[in-house]
Amino acid sequence: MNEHTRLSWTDVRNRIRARILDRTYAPGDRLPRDEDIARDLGCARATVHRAMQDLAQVGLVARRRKGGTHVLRDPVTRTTVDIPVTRREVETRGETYGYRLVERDIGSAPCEVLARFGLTRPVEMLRVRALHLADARPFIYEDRWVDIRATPEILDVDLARDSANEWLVRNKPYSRVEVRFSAIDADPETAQHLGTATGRAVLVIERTTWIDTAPITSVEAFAAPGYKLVTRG
Amino acid sequence: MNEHTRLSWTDVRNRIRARILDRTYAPGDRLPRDEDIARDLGCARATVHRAMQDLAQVGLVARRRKGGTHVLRDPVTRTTVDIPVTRREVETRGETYGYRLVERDIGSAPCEVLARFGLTRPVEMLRVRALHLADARPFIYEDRWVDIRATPEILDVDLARDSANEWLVRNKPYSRVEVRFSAIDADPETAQHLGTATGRAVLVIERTTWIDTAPITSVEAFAAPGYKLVTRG
DNA sequence: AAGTGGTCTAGACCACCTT
DNA sequence: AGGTGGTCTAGACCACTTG
Repeated sequence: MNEHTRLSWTDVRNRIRARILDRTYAPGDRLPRDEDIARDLGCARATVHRAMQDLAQVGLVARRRKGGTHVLRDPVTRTTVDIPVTRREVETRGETYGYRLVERDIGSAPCEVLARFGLTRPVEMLRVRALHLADARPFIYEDRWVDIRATPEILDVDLARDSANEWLVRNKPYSRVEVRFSAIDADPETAQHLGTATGRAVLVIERTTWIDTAPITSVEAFAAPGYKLVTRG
Repeated sequence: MNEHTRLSWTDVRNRIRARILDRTYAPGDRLPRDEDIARDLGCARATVHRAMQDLAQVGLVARRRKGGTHVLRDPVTRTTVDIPVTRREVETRGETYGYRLVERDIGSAPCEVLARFGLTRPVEMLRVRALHLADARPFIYEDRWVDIRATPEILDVDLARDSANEWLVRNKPYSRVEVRFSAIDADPETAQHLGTATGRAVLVIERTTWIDTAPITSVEAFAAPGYKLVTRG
């Protein structure tokens, strides 16, 4: 290697990763201190820090103050998922987006929904069920609860025209989100909306969001059979 | 605010995020240059950079050189998923892990598998089907293909004792992974292994990994009914 | 108590991309 | 061609956590 070329943090990351892959640093091992690695490679400590940040993010190493940096014994497969606004997802596929409000009413959220928010006392919420279409075919059916205390404005939105999905995403950025993936056998109602048979496998994407600790909304999105969710490269 | 307290990058991030939430910076808007924000807040540009890095990571803003920083018009729900080694996942639940090899053989990978790897020519691979148990009940059934060219050592592993899942994770860290989630109706074989009925909804987690561009392995993990995958907080 | 990673600053230069 | 974010450096101090 050329002594005179400056190392970028990706160079440093690649070198360290290579040493992990070839077992120079084996699972469970403690890596040298950032400062020592920096001296060895001839770069600034901050550069090593940036590289390590990436390796930690990816789940290859864990870092603790005073404890040092360790190669994880049981690496996890860590990946990032982007869930776009449904309209955008449909349009990206080159299909025509459609939307239909199924039902809108206000009522006390069932305890299963309260549990998602971490609430213990009953709360009145807006419930919206709606169908998203791709080329006039059912694409995603959503069952959503909105906490009116934090988002009273949504009561004035014409949800027959604009989907709550879109309105919320545009008007209520969250600061925390929790997502769950599961598969269920379609109940008769869901099956009907999705234009499929009762009992068919449906992918469920459950999303709950907060601003700080204030609940905003919780949705179950039921995807039509054949739907796949792909992670970002 | 106290002029004398130093701002941390999380402080800066929170302030900028607050301005996005309250529409000071509305969707589509261009934010001031990092340098200007830094001057306004009285901190170093690097601190603003660190804050922006976080906001971009979360999918609230997009940054381009010369283009500046923009509030995204269609924010995406971006989240991180950790998929642990199955044994660990079971143990974390406080249950007893069990493992059973179902079948192991070598053959030409079907084009569906080749497609996942981005391969066009047929390749001989090791195919391993195995069952992971939690408290002696079926937990995850996996159907895996391993590219022997990059991982010939696996041919010497006693897969009746040690799961390929575990061996690979420990011995073949990858540098790239792609994950897909979907739901299928259990075919008779899968249903049998999972101890459920044919046609029941099953969550499928498909993972394909590479070292650089060399294919390592591709698995379909079929989760027993009731399984949920949760994102990291 | 002390070691290690985390952060902040100030300044410089670079690379990318829009105009 | 020039503006903006991205990165690197060197040094200092801080905060967490372990021995």
